[in-house]
Amino acid sequence: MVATLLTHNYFSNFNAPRIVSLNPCEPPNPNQSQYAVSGPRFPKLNQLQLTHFSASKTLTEPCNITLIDALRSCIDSGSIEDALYLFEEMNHSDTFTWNIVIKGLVQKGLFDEAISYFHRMEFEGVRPDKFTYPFVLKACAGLLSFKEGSKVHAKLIKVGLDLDVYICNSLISMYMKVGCLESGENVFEEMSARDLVSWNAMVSGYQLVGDSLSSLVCLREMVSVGIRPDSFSFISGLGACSVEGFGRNGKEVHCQVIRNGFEMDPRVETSLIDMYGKCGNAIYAERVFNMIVDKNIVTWNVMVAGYAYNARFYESFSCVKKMQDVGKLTPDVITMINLLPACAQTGALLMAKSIHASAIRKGFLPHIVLETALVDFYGRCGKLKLAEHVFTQINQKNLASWNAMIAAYVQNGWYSEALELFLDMWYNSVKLDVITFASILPAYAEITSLSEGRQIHAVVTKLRLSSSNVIISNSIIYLYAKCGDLRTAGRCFDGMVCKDVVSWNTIIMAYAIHGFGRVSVQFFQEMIENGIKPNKSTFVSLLSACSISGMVDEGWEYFNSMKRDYGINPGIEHFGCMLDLIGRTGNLDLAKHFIEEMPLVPTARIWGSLLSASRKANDIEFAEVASKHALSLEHDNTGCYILLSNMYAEAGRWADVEKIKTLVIQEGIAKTMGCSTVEKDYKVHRFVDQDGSNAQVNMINDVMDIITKMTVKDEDVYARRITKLRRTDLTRKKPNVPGNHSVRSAISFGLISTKLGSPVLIRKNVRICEACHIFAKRVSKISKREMVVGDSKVFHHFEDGNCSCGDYW
DNA sequence: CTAGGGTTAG
Repeated sequence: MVATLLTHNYFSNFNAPRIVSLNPCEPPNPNQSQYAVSGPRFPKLNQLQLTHFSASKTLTEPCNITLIDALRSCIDSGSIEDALYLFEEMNHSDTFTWNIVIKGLVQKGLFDEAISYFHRMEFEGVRPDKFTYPFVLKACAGLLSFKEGSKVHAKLIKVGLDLDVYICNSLISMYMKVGCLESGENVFEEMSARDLVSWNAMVSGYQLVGDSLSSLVCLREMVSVGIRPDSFSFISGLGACSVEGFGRNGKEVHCQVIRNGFEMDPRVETSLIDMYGKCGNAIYAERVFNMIVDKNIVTWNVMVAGYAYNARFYESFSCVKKMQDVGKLTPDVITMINLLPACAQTGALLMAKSIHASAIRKGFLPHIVLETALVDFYGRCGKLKLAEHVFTQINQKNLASWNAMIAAYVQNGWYSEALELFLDMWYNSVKLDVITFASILPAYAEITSLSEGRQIHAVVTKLRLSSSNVIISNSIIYLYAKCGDLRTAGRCFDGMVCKDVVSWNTIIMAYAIHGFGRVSVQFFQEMIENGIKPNKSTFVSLLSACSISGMVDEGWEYFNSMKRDYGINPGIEHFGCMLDLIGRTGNLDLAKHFIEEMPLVPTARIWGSLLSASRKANDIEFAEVASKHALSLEHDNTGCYILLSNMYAEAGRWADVEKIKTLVIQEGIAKTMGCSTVEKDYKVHRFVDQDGSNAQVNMINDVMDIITKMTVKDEDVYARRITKLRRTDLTRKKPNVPGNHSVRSAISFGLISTKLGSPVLIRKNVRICEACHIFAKRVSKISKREMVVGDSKVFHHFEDGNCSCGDYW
């Protein structure tokens, strides 16, 4: 009778559109379309279910049992909506029914909903039992919610279920997954009896949080207390070894695997391949891989990743081919994700595009990880528009996808786009992590705004990122150096507890670009004394320091020591530094000889270096040779044209100046407008040559007049220079009138707008000219203030009439 | 009748 009633009820709704709210505490919400049942979705009975129903009529079984079977069938077949619908229709006063539903929700990854049902269960007076809690804890772990998890823990203590082994194991696992090691350890410590699963939960927990060492110690300890590890233990243990530097441990675990007879377990085998791949041991990975008879898609994917990780990109590609031909398997999303880094490294744009296309055809998209991998790939290949395209199409962007897009912008020099995106995240309260900051900080260094640099430093400090992360600290040092604040850069360096080779390279370069080569050299020596091994970049910094500060002999000595003492072959960057160094001496023949003797193909930068040297030595013939080479490699090299043109102008060769002008127009190159900037009250004040747009222009002009009168003394170089240029001005109009140079307006503005005694910081987008340099020196003397002018290459520290560059730049 | 630990991805 009851059975008939229930069946009747149930079929009466057969065709009615029905909406089931997944959140039992709230009324059904018709807009919640994702899981709503919008039509006669239920019943969708399979044969098994039908048998149950017909059986219930004939056999006089209690009906709820049958319904529960139906409920379980729904969950097993993955249709949670149907299960929830059925659940609402049936009598759910017993714990068991609730357990089934909560289990189903957790299996589907609907953790919030699982917890809601748990609350509702309690609200309706149904007592959760020892079976309920493991599901609920799994949901808490899935949400990564320590808060929710510890609330459940508290309740467990209250109802006295906190001693059950299953529940304790669930608790350990939950705490480890939400990242609270201590709580997990406490539960483990206080257990009266630990079983295999308890130990496994610890081994996997430590592995999950990245504490490989503890994970392995745990694995060893469980053996020593007489618990035989199983495949679960080994999979976690191998996971712990899947990091660089743990290869030896990995091999030990491999031995243990064999001794315990798990080497034929497919998942253990997969973990072994993965471990060897990530430890940089592609040969062992391959060996394990080849022994496996029945390879599944995961096995193949892991091998594809292993090849890519070990820079064996083409084997990575052929592995995918074999997987299709030999393995008779179709690449899946993960295959694609694994393949994309190999495409980026080999510049295989076409292959990546066909992966992208295939993903679309197969309906793999949207897929957040694949999309992020695509953004990363397009970014690495300089296809910013494509990266943006993929990025904007991601509807549920997460931290990794934002980070990938920011990195793509920064790698390609699209700094303002990167900053805009970063601030977008910031203002939209998207959670940021270390990677976000590591990606964005170089952009802050490039926009060279000291006030903004300070702000981002404050943020980083507040989030305690700079104290814990070397990459971040190094970026901060570089940022301050690039923003002109060498003192703070030095302070940040001194404050670092764990300096790595990059930290030292950065501080050496920082002092180098500020013209304090002596200090750079001291840092280098200190670095060696501290037992830090220099690398290629160290020598770029060091040789730059020698060249910028004119330390010719030291430069040669360090250059020669690279190979001899440190086993580093000089690369093209090092030859470039040396060429700058030779250029300083004015020995152009030696410079040219040096290029010819170089074991590497000269780049545009190399010829550009010779060109600058020719300019300094005032040798037009050399300059012509150098620019010819430079322009053949980089026909849009603006600086090259300008330098040459200036040299012709100074020599009065106006026909040649015109020729270059025509060339420049032909190439469609815009001349960079010389402009200087000074920051004041978080605002950037720009000064362009012959500019009258600044609000305080009159005051600036007054200051400039006063200073000029004070600085210009008869027979000094400055005056001579002016007369020389005036003379050429008479012949042909030349925009390079020093009196209107933006640096001078900027200096005047800087003097009146900044705190007395503090350094005046000015930035210039092109190199400072000689007249301005002399002007700045004089001002520093009469005003008794330090002035820092950062031009496009170095920083000039003017103090008491002298410049840190030693008048050579 | 239900429970705990596990392989590939940015």
